[in-house]
Amino acid sequence: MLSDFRPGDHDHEACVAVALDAASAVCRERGLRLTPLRRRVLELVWRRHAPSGAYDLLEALRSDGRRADPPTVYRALDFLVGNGFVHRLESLNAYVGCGGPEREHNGQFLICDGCGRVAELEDPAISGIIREKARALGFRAGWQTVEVIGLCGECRGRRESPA
Amino acid sequence: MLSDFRPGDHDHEACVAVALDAASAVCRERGLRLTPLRRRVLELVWRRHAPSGAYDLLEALRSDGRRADPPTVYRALDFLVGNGFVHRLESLNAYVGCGGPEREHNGQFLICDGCGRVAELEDPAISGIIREKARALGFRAGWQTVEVIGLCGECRGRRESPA
DNA sequence: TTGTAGATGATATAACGTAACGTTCAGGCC
DNA sequence: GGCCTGAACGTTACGTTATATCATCTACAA
Repeated sequence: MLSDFRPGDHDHEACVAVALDAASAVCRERGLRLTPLRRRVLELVWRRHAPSGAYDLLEALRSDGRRADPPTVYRALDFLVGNGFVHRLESLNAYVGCGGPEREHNGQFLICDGCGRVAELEDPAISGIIREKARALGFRAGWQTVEVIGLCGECRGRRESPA
Repeated sequence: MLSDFRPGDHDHEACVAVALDAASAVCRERGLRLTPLRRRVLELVWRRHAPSGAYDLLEALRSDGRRADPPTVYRALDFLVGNGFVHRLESLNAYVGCGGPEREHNGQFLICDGCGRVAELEDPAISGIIREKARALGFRAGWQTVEVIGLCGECRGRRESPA
């Protein structure tokens, strides 16, 4: 699993810092430019384990004092998504940080309906069976979108035994 | 497979008629009201095997001479999607007819990047492994979104051996 | 016949996303 | 240093997708 449902009390500063460092390293390796704007958007996305909408990020940029309009944030997101630092969740029109930007992947996402948090899987058994079933129908699979809505363990506990 | 990539020359009138009859039957059984508006939207969706956007449908309703505004079409779509007559494709913000409305299901979609057509699978091996992998992480899966972008056999042929 | 719940009409606006053009800035090259 | 070039960013305007809200209509039942 690339990214878990983190307990509410984990060291989130560290968590964000690790992600930013990883992105820096990958950009250095690949000759990509992690500009201050892109870095800031990546940081904003990581500050929540729940998905952020583009316009939430836009507002956050404006709170920084920076002038920002939609293309600003969408361009940064294009870069981040295109290079694997951030994933777009199609069913939410929202964005989450990617837990393993160092390699190409086509993840699967578990989206908790209770708390909004997201976990990211990269399970070859899932992507493999989808690819194979498609191939059996003559279809060559390119990109897979796999998003599951449900309840994480924590929220399930809360619902089944409310205080 | 619930719905194939139909050859361009299949009897599409029949295809639409079957879908409408099936929907009528299901509504009768379940006490749902397939009003003229809902029936018309369902028909419009079925007239293309490729996904229709809500605003395409809106225009089509207006061409009927009927007054129509966004809520009109979205309400009809809510009914049709909610009762399984139509599926929403999250990655396209668009809608396709469902090939098997008589039973509840959580399909998988193959979306051809070449021709725009969509095939619908209902493969228990796919949904099963996703549910199980999620469960292993303490996550109870509710709804699955599985959409695959790629090339159907026909389009693949066209690309690999162009005239 | 009239109450009522569901469906639709109608208006307005929110939320998400992009086209197109100009300006700035970093890095390579002379 | 000065200049060129391409990528990044600023700025304006607009396109697309979706929903909130309140009014009206209609089918059906009491």
